[in-house]
This record gives sequence, C-alpha cells and structure tokens, in this order.
Amino acid sequence: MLSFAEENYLKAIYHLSLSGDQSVSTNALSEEMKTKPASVSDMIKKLAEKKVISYQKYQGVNISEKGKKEALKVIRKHRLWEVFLVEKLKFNWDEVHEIAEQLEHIKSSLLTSKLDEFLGFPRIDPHGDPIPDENGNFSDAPKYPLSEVEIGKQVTIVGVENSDSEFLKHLDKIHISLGTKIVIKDKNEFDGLMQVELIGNGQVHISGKVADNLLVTE
Amino acid sequence: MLSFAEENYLKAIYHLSLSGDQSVSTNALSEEMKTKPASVSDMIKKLAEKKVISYQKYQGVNISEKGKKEALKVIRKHRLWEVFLVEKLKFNWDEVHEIAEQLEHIKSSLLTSKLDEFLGFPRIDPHGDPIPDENGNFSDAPKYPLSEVEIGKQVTIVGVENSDSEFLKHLDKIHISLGTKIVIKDKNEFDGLMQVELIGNGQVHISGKVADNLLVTE
DNA sequence: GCATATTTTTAGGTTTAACTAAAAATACAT
DNA sequence: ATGTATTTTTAGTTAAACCTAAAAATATGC
Repeated sequence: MLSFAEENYLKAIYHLSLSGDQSVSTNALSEEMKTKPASVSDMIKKLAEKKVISYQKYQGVNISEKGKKEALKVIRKHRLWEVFLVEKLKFNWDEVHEIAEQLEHIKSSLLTSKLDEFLGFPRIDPHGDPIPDENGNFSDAPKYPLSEVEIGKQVTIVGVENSDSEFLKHLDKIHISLGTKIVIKDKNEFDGLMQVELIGNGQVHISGKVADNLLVTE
Repeated sequence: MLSFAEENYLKAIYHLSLSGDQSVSTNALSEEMKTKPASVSDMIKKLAEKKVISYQKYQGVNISEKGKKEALKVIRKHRLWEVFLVEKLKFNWDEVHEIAEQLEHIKSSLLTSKLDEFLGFPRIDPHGDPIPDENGNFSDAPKYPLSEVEIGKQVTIVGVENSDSEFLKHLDKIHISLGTKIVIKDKNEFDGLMQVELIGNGQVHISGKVADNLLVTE
C-alpha cells in the first residue's frame, strides 16, 4: 500500500517517463514535485524497496510494471473524478484539477468502478486525456501540438498539454474548447503567433506559447 | 487549517461531548480514537493551541465554538458523501461509512456546496442522521432507542445509533430500514428481547442489543 | 484520612516526509 | 585530460502522529 506522497511521486515519475525518453533524473523529479533533490533521493529509496521503480545511484529511476499499474490506478481515479466534477457538479474545466488531486487518493476499488459506471464509462476527461480502464489500458488517439500544424490545414482541438487554471480560462475567453474545429489562417515563423478561424465563430490570435499547449488531431 | 488527524480527533470530541454531559476525558478519547492515552495528551495540546478546544491538565477537554464549527463542517461533508454513495452510486447503507471517512477530509467549500445542490439539499443521511447546513445548523427530530418503547405502541424507525456494517447487514436481513413502521407486540423484561410487527410484512424478533441501537419516533 | 488504584501526563523513541549543508559522483569544456 | 560545474547522495535536523515506560495527579475504598 502506497502513501499519498508515494502515489504523487509515482505519478510524477510516470508522466516524466512518457515525455522524456529513458530514466527520470532526481532533479527533474524534484522540480516536478516542488521538493528538494535531497528529498527525492530519500523517496526513491522507499519506492525502490516497494518495487514500483528500479534505480541505480546517480543514474535516475525507471518505473516498473508494478509501478506503472499503481500510477495508472491513481490517474484513472483523478480523471474519473474530473469528469464527475464537470459533468455532474457543473464545475468549469479550469477548477477541477486541484480537487481531483485530493480525490485521486481515496482508496476503494469498488468506489472507482461504481463511479465509472455512474459516469457512463467515459473514455476521456475534461482536458481530453484518456481514462485508463481497471486494468490500466487506454487508447490514446494521436495528438499534435497546434504549433506544429501548417497554414491552411483544418484540425480539431482534442486536448491540452497542461491544466493550469490561468491557461484554461484564457482558452474559455477566446472560445476554444475540446471539439472546436479550426483552420490555420496565418502563422508567424518568428514567434509562432497564429491566426486561426473558429469554424462559424470568427477568428482569433493564438500565441506560440498557447499553441504549444493545445493538442489537435486532423 | 486542520490536518486529517486533527479533524478526526475534533469529530470524536464533538460526538463525545454530545453523549456525555460535561468535558471529555483523555481515556474516553483514546478509546474512541483507538490510540493510547499518551497520544491523546499530545494531540489535545495541539488542538488547544489552535483554539478549537479548551482544557485544564487532568480535567478533560471542552470543545470551543470554533471547534464545534470545524467539527460540523467535517460531519456535513461525511453525511453528504454518504448520501451521494447510496443515492447516486447505489452503495448499500452498510458500505459507505469507511469511504465517507476518507471523503470527509477533502478540502473545498465549493465542492461541498455543489455536492449539496447536486443531491437536492438532503436533510438526513442514509442512517437517519441530520446533515448540518453551511453554517453548522441542523434540525434533529427527537429520537428514542427502540428498547425504551412500551408494548402496544406503534413507532417508525428513523435512525441507527451506530453504523457498523455487521449491524446494518443484520437490519437488512430482518427487513428493517429507515421509515419502517413497527408495532411492539412483546418485550422481555429480563433481556430486552422484543417481538415486533413490521406493518404489512410479518413479525420479527429484535434482541435487546439491537433495540438499544435502533432509534424511533412516534 | 491514608493507602491503593486509576487516570493522565511527561519523557523519550519511531516513522514519514520534508529540509539544509556538505560530500561525492558525474558531466562538460577547453 | 584535467579542472570546473552540475547533479546526486549522505548526514543530520524538524514536525506530525503515533508508541512505551515511568512519573505525577486524581479518585476510591475501607
């Protein structure tokens, strides 16, 4: 059984394993967890004892199969609770992350499966991220950052790279949400600023920074 | 801001203040919390520093107005989540206590008020206990233990004195739930064993122990 | 009212998860 | 390839929440 802190570290290791290529460094983890590298060194010893990661001193950590399963359990709960908060309690998508950070640690597999059923077995959360099933399996449609799309193409917004409230509120302001279809009208090579048409809803400017964090599909 | 452990102690102090008359003893608290008296002595110092209780060495603790408010916030969340689990997720009433013990510590007053609204502002939980409003106010209809009711009287089951799974499962087995109307047919003075008629649903025997934990109203 | 029993507190120890400061290992740069 | 910079680990500290053992205060019985 993992503590809240252990679950949070494991989640961070899982996410960093996906983006980065091989093993996760102590520094990267300490930045992600907002703790000091020394604290990370302590924690990875405990996680290695529990067989959810493997590591060699000074060489970073690798998540184990067991660890991946545990991380996906927490991620599944996080995303299901986010769906609950938005769909049932009518929270806005920018308000749910912090609350789900707490709810994801509630321990009861019966609760998780009943919640899943109550929500109608959703496959994505309010930010477009896939929800793993009880075995940790999920299908993730390929997504690209909007910033990589060429002028003239039409794409659909299917996800966001981060769930910071400020970022999501900005998207609300420019009328972008999951499912929005857009056409790239112009793109500045220097700073990445884009002009896009929201189909049937006018045109907006999207900065390079925002475009990096918006995920699309064709 | 209170920790989970502090919230749990405060809840226990609140409950013991209601049943017992004056101040709550260290031993009573240690029994309720399943910790050692020495741990209780430690904790009450912290709670007194946070002004949620007052105490004099060797004289037990008294909950403060501030403490009562905090305790009622936790109790409100506990009971709202129990309603959610039973009404929405279709848990049986004997399965929800432990999960609600976890959910009651989730910190977000917006979550609590939205949950309250989603549930239709329920006034009692699945065990018949009243749900405090956002200000800690609640109305509690007078309830008596079934064991005190005389032969020949008709009463309605409106609550249970404890929420242990074993006890609640037993009630399911003998077809007793909140709202059940019964008539006392016989009552043994020696051991309290009762024979009662479930109106329109036959007769059952109820032991003195069970009758002590069943709350009724006329 | 005094001895004994019970209750409560204190003193000191453990574990978890953080920290700082310093040492050790690794990486980089010329 | 050797010295410097960066990264990581170790050592020692802190705070929370528990523990045991022993001391102190209170309660009880005759």
